[in-house]
Amino acid sequence: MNTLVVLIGPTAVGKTDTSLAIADFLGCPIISADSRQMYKGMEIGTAMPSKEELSRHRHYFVAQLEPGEYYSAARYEEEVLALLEKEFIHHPTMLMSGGSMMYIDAVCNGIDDIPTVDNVTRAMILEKYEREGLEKLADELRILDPEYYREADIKNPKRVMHALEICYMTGKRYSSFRKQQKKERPFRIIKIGLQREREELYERINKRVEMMIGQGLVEEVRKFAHLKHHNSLNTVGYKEIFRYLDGEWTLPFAIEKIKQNTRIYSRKQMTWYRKDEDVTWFHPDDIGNIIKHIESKISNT
RNA sequence: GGUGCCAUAGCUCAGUCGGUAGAGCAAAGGACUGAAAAUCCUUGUGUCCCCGGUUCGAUUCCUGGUGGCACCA
Repeated sequence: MNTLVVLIGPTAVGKTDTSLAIADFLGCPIISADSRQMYKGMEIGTAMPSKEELSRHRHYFVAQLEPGEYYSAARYEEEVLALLEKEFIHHPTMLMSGGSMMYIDAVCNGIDDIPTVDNVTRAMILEKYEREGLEKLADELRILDPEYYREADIKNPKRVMHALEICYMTGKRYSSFRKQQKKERPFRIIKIGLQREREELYERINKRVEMMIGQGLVEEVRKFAHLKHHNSLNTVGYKEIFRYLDGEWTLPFAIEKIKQNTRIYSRKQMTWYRKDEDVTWFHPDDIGNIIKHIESKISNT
């Protein structure tokens, strides 16, 4: 049976090193699951693997998209599944590594078939939101899709807007698309989680941010100034430097905010992973046992 | 040395006309189905600086002390 090894863990925990070691052992390419490393030109701020690291094994989904290009978890699911089908012919065990929880979830459990919202509808609902406010939109959602309204996060503009977008665009209730059923995959999934003591992780985060600044993060961000309203640039490390470049924050303050927001991000990742009972947890230094664990799972067909 | 002001949550500060206290930030927990490094929700017990006094009762008023700030010498 083919196997997908999924390596997860909070930002800065040490996924890149571990993924290379596992790929060395398996002799397979690496599928990156990082929604920001997919974009070109964001090497420093996203802590993308170095050229040397990238050349050790083939990496998919790294530096592929033009800055600001649209992408989604659903598209990721589709593309990864197609890729796996091809790769499994030569590599019966593949490796996926990354920190974008939703992308990983889409590949492991699937995502419902909901139409992609066109630009016209998106702009229309956004304009409506800005003009009428969230409460009006929520009221409207209650009428158009009472079922979803009941369970929806009504205070979250993105959720309310998206549900309305689908209602408007398709003429059907948003909830009619939401099956929320786990999809079966034709391959085995082994989830490996990397974990460190919180203090240790925070220290690594702080150090890594200082390193990014030393590597020229400010210059990297400056190149994207004209794209800063795109979601892909609404990213920790970039949004704070934009405020520095706009004269709103001093550089030292922006750097502190990057550290802080990265810490918050790492906690959100851990919150997401905590409820996933399929994950086996290791310290990144424990690479020997990680390999052993994978080995025993693979041989145990 | 003298005078004045201040001392309350990790930080910045409110407040209690005497009945043991609350905001912002920080921090922590949670949600998550086509923008997810996004977006959203929840959570505030702390010797109210210390000793004593007045009082049924003091974080609040009073004496003294300690620390900080300002001004005067």
